[in-house]
Amino acid sequence: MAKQAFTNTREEILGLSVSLFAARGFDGVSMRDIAQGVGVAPAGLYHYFSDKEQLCLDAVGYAFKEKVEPLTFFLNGAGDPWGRLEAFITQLTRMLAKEKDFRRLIQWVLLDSNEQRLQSLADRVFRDLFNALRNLAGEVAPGHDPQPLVISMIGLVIYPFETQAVRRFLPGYQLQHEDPKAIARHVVALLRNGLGEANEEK
Amino acid sequence: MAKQAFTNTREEILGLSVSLFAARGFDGVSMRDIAQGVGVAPAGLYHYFSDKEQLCLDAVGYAFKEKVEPLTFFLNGAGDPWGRLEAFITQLTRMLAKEKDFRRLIQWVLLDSNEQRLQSLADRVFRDLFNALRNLAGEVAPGHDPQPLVISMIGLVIYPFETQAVRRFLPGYQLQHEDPKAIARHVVALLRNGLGEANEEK
DNA sequence: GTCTATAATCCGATAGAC
DNA sequence: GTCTATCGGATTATAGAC
Repeated sequence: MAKQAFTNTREEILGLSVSLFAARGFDGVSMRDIAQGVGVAPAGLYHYFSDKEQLCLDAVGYAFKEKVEPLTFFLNGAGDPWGRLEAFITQLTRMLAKEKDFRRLIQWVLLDSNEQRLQSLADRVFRDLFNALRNLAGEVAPGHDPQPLVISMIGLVIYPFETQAVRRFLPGYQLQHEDPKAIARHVVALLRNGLGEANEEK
Repeated sequence: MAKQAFTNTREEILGLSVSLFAARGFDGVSMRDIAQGVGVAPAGLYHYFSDKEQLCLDAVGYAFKEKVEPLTFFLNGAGDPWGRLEAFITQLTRMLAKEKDFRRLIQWVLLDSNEQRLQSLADRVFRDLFNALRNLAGEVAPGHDPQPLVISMIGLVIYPFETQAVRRFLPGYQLQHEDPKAIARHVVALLRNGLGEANEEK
């Protein structure tokens, strides 16, 4: 979102591509759009990237490395498992609230990819974070199957952001529903106790 | 997915449009694709729909009315709230597992719509179901803010389906993770008790 | 590295016959 | 209602000069 100072043309192209692909998807962005945004001729892009597909993949990898890698720190600690999980969820909601482009880019790429691209993303982009979270899930809830649990955790965190744009138009909406800290608190409380006791009311 | 017998050309166009837009999104499908699929000339589509945008909106409304309206029955009953919620979640997972096109179409339209289209969808397509679920959430958990709770419920149910294609390539994957009954059981158990006790192991 | 120019294709939509 | 024919424009990507 914010304007950045890029060290070179290639990274400037990648940074703008992240914003544009996040906003309008692969087919919604033309090489002309990207070229105009960085102030080069369309043909200039092909000096750095073999084609549009490669530019898109590189943009996703660039964004993921920049935004997600710092979060693995919170997962791999050694302290109390619930404390690490809570810290991770708090940091993840904070990042997703701040990096709207990143969240939309991942959403786009998960929806608009064939099997081959999904396999490549799973192996080269998602795997490490997923494994770290799966190990932590195993510590927090030893009796549960870890894969569905990880999906539930990520879904609980991401879905409020995915639905943000349409929730505004649905009944009962309040501005505080966008607050990342409130979202994190809600998710952690739900994971800890379910709805049994209304223990997060205030 | 399955071949259907349509009563007229208009519904045949809508049915095929649902499949195509679900598979490749708005920009990924051309009017030529749709026309060829139903066996008419491209110009013929404009007899039934003013433009591509209207065809897409009508296809979403058509799919939602067909697939979701039957589910409101389970929400509006009068019996035990938890029982109604469990029945609704079970039916919703069953529908989402069966109607893959429908799930992808909603995902596409939520991601690839401007504010105006989202407002129109919220008012004319999502509102009734959302309200019914919100009322039930209020009964089940009187102490909680109902909007975030509804989002958590839907997210818990939908996210396993949204991530189905990529989960196959991630560690710990098992075929039973696709079983709608298992997903429903997992979600209900999580909502009831959180992860406190490993009470869904078997 | 970056440009101009352009090839080759595809797109949404319309006009008008039948 | 459905067709043929086509307009005007956008698209990815390449060729070749500088």
